[in-house]
Amino acid sequence: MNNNISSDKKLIVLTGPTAVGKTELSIKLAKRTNGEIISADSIQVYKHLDIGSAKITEEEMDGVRHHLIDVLDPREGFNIATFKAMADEAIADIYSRGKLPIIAGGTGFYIQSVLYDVNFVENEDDGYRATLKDMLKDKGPEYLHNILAEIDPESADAIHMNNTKRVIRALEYYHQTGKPISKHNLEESSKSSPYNFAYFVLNCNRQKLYDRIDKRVDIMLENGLLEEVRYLKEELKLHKDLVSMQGLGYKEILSYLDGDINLEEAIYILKRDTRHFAKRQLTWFRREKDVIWVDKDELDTENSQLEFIMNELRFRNIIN
RNA sequence: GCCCAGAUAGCUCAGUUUGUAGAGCAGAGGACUGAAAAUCCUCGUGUCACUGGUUCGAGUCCGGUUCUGGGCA
Repeated sequence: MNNNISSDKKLIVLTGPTAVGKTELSIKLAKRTNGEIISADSIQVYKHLDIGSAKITEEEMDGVRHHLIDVLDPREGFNIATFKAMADEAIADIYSRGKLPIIAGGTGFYIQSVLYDVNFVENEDDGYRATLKDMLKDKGPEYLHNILAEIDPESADAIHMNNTKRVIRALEYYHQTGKPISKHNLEESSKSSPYNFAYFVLNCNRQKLYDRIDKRVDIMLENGLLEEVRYLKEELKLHKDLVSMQGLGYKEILSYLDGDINLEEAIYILKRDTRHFAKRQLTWFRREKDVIWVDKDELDTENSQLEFIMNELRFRNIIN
C-alpha cells in the first residue's frame, strides 16, 4: 500500500524576519527535537563577520551542532547553488547520525531551494556575464532587455527592464544551456518537496519589529561593529565589491570608513535598510505555500511558542 | 522692543503671471530559481498656521494675530 504520501525524510524550517528572535528559539527547538541546525544565512557563512551578522556564539549554541556557519573566507563568493550543495550535504550527514535537520535563518530563497530540491546545473563562469555587464554600461538596460525578448520572450515579459541583475542572469543562462530560463524555472517550481517538513515563520507586529531592529543596530555598535569592519577593511583588505561586504552593517560602515558618508548617516541608512529588508522577507514568506505563522503577539512567551511548534510537529508526524 | 525670513503630506522642501497642490525621504503592497542582507516594480487629498480683506476665484496679493529661525538694540 502506498497511501502514505509523506516522506520519511523529516525536516523543520524555522525562519522569520531579521531581528525577530529566531536564534534563541532555534536552540530550544533543537534541544527538544534532538536536532541540528543548518543556517540559511548568506552572511553568517563567512568567518570574521560576527557582530554585523548577529552570528550565534559558541556559548549561545549551548552544545547544539550548527552547519554552514563560519565556513567561508570573506573573500570567497557565495550563492544559492553553493548553499544548496552544502545544505544537502549537511542534511545527509545529520540523517546519518539519526538526528533531525532544522533549517534556521532568514533567507527565504535559500530555504526554498532545499525544501523543493531545486536543481542548479553546474556551470562555470566563462566571462559572458562580464561581457553583458559591459554591454549594459555601453548600451543601457533596454538594449539588454530587447535581446532577452528575442531569445526568451516569457522571461522578458516577467522581468522588468530595470532589473538588470535578473536580465543578465536570464541571458547568461540561455548562453550557457541554450534553453530559456523561464522554462527551467517553470520545471523547478512545479516540483513537490521530497521532505515531510514543517515551515515555521516567527513574526511579531511591525512596529515592534522595527523597534527591535533599531535597538539591535545600537547594540551592534556598542559591541564593536566599527572595530569589526575596520579590521575587515584594514587587516583583511576587504572592499565593497565582495559578496560578503554586501551584508547589512558591512556596506554602510564600510562607506563610512571609506569617507563617503558620516557615521550618523551610516547608522540611519543601516537601520532603514534593515527595516526594508525585514519587509521584503515578510513579502517572501507570505507568498510561500505551507508556512505556519508563529505570532509572537499571540504567543508571547518563548515556551508557548515552543509548545505551539511541538504540537504542529506531532500533528505532522515529524516527531512522536 | 525693532527689522528680516519662514509657517504647505509623518519629515525635508517645490509651487511659475491669483484658476482649490507636487517631488524626495519615511511608510505600505508586490516580484523574485546561481549577487537574495542582493536586485527590481507599484502606491501621494493634505484644516496650504489662524483670521479679516481685495477678486468671479487666494497656497499665491494686502492687513492683523500666533508661532519658529536669524539679525539689531
